[in-house]
Amino acid sequence: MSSVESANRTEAGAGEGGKIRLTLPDGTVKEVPFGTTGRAVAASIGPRLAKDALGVKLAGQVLDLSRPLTESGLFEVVTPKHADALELYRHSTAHLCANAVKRLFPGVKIGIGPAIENGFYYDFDPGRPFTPEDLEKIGAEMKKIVAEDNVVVRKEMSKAEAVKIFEAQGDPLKVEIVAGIPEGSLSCYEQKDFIDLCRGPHVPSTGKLGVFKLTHSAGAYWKGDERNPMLQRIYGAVFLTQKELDEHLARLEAAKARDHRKLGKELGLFLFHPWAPASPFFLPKGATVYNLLIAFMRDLYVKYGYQEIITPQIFDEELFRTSGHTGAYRENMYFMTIDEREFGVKPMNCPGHCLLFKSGHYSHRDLPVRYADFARLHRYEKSGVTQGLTRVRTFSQDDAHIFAAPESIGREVLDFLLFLDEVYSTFEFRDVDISLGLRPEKRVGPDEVWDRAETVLEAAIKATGRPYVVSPGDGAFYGPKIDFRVNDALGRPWQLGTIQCDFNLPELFDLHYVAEDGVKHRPVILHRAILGSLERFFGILIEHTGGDFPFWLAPEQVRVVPVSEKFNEYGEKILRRLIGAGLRATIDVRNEKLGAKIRNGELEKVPALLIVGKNEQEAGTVSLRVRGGDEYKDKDIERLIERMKEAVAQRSLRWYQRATGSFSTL
RNA sequence: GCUGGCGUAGCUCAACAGGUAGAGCAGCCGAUUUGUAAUCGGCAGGUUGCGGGUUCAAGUCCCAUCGCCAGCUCCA
Repeated sequence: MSSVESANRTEAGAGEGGKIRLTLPDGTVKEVPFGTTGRAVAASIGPRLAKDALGVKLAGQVLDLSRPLTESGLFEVVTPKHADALELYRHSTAHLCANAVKRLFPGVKIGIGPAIENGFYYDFDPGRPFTPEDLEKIGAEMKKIVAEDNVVVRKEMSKAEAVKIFEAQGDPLKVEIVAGIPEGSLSCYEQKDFIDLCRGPHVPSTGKLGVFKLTHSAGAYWKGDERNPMLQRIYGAVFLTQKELDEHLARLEAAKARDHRKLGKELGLFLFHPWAPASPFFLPKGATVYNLLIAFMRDLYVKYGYQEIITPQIFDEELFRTSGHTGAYRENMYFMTIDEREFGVKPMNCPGHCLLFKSGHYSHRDLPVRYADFARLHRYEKSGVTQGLTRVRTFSQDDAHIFAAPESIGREVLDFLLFLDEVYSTFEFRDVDISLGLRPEKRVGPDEVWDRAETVLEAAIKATGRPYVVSPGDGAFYGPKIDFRVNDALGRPWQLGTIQCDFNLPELFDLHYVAEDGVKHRPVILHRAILGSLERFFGILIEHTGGDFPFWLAPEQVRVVPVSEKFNEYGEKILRRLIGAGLRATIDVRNEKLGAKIRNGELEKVPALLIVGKNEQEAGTVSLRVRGGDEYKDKDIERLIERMKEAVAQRSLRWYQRATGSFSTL
């Protein structure tokens, strides 16, 4: 407890034997004796409330019902409807889980079990992994403990007492945690045959719990460090009502349908082969989207003053020694020996760009120089971390390096943020988490340089007024950065955009420009990407659109569907007109019934189907079926083409009066 | 990399406790000429990821290896 905090408490608490003042949500003030329990206060307000109570919240802090109240402040009873109830349920359910595991597997040691989004996890050292059958048994035992309705008791104790308890029950992991906690602030929670070290708070009895499902178990290193032994983590989902739990499980199920790996296969966008692990092949349709993303960025490069360059793939190791990569990044690189010379495949573009910059002479008037490069990069990633398109071993980025005078970094970062905004809004990426990554342990460059870089970045991001979080240790090895993260369908965050400040590379490559004073100065490099890895961006885009790409990106934009072979010729005529207008169009001349052709077009997520039969041929029109089922009769083909071209030119997400993509924030 | 799970036809899946691999869709051929999410019939398709082993017999059991999936960790 800080000294300020304890001072406040002394003032507000009025001391032993005095009174404290509780301000209820309706504004009334209740005076109760110091040390009255939350349960007693709830009971004095109403028996129903006391019955529903899970805990109380006093002065912003959630407390057990049994805790004596020792300060004045805003007082609320935490009932199931209260915003903090879920957290309480989740954490208490974690204890419930450990209780059940201890009963069923007496030798199992317990680790930690916090509440997390949607539920909880609990780490155990079981000696062997849990099987799905184990999880079922554990779940059943948990239900039994709920039925027993055991009272949950908070026990404050000394470290010595706690160590004694956990040594006695054979829990060395708990003993280890106790050792790290300062004396005087230690508490345990006991429910009948189970006691666990915990700060609390918890629900008053196990009978309050019950809406949960153990979802899966997986290995997890003790304290998240791979040098530590691996424990078994059980994950559980916990909600207020069975309905919400069911909905959550259904949502997870639905999210699987938008998994980019599944859709990529179904829609024929990309594939993988065991001989090129974690390295995607893009099929024609996937390559179309990929190239359109690049074309999009190229357009904006003109607007934002970037120049595209093309640089080598493989360099003498000398380059990576100079850049520091052989030291800090070696384990992620591919090397080869040719002609008794060591070469490395580039994992990043920056070293090559430095060589290019160094080859010229620059005055302050030439800066900033913004070099963009879509070159393919290769990074060795450990086998367990690769995943679909979101984490691969070869990819290209909308990468660029800005060589700028130190005083113009702020301006450049702000321009970048505008650029990024324009791109993300095109895709309607709304839930973007921004984080400022500060110096990691493993890094190059002196601390004074890091100080400067971190200050400049934070100032720029503050100037935009956007919310952001600071992540110490999350910076690149060569400098601090601002990362932009977007979630995939299953809610896992992925970094897309980034801007990284680098004062080190210009030193290492001895880069300079001539300033107004006629003297050589050191430029600063800003590494930046907006889409980030195009592979990853593609994957995220698939998941956000569910495979329904916006019209301008759809690999096949229009499909002509003749009602029968009799109208193939008319269909071909329409097709030629569409292709002539620059649209990606095909025709379905298979010997199939109309219904089957429509079904196919829908399954392949073609945004526009143009049905042509007797009526259309006679009128010289087409019948438009917009993806999703809307049907519009007798469209004038020229007007339709105009509309489509406009949607492409404006890169609009909706091209025909209605949403074609369902953007989920799950 | 670590822990666990999985790997059968192009795709989705089946095959009792080991008994010698089967279906739908897709593909090919034929018939049908179709009006807004699946026309009918036929044919073809697999050294069960790869390599060992146990067994009279292995998709099934064991070992090893590759790949994929979940998580840990790491990162764009």
